[in-house]
Amino acid sequence: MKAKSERWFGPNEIAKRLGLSTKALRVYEREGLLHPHRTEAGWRVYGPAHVERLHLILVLRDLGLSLKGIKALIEGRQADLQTVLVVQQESLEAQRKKIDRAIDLLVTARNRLNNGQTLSLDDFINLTRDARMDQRPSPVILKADFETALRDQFPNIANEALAHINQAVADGRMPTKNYAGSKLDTSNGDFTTVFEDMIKEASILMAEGDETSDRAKALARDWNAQSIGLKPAEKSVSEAIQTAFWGTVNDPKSPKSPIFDPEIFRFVATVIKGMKERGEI
DNA sequence: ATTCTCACA
DNA sequence: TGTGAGAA
Repeated sequence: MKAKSERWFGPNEIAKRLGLSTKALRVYEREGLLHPHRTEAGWRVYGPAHVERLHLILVLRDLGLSLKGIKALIEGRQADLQTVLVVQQESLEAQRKKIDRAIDLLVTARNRLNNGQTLSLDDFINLTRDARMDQRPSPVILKADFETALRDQFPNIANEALAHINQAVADGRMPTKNYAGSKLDTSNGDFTTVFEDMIKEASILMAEGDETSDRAKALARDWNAQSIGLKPAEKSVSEAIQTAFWGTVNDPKSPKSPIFDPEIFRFVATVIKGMKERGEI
């Protein structure tokens, strides 16, 4: 016995009523979220149960769930639901970080303008750079940029320079520790993280201002070992590597590059100089 | 006015 | 995660 409200709709009508496209309807069906009835001719028909299901799908979709996640929910697969929710939460938190950073940027920019200060393109670049300071660039990308810079600026000796670097890495002549004490794996060529960590450590120590602390000395030793270990025989090759690498690391136009204060060079040089004078290195 | 598939964002 | 085209 069917209720009198038992109404059936074609794809177009149901789509209109729910503010969907028939295309979307079929995507949901393809993904296993919905199984409309078929007429003998093979045309889809949607009944009350389907409308209800559609409402559920829409709500869940507005919550930001993926179709997969919705499916897991509908099928009551709790284990999958867990991971779905975790993934969704992580995604939302990542979005929030991005937005927070953007807002900070805008607030400081507007403050400057309100104080009658101008805001040049350079200022803006500096702002975004500061906002990105704590972002971790991918060593792989950084390495790719470095190689590109090397080939661009020193096409005739790029291959030789890269061979030197690879050899140094293969020989274990690169620093293999970061300053949180954990091991870094440079065997795959991702030695750039070591430099990033050294730069970061240097900036911390520079702020502390103690050029004779144990931490400063440890850093100086690794910094020194790095330059010695990497140093090719040829001066021109050595200079090419230096120029290309630091140019890459310090390129303000590249959003993925960490920026460091050139003062860091001076600080580390001072530490090394002091250690040499005291015969500690 | 519906079906399906394919390429594309 | 959808969309638009084109054929049936």
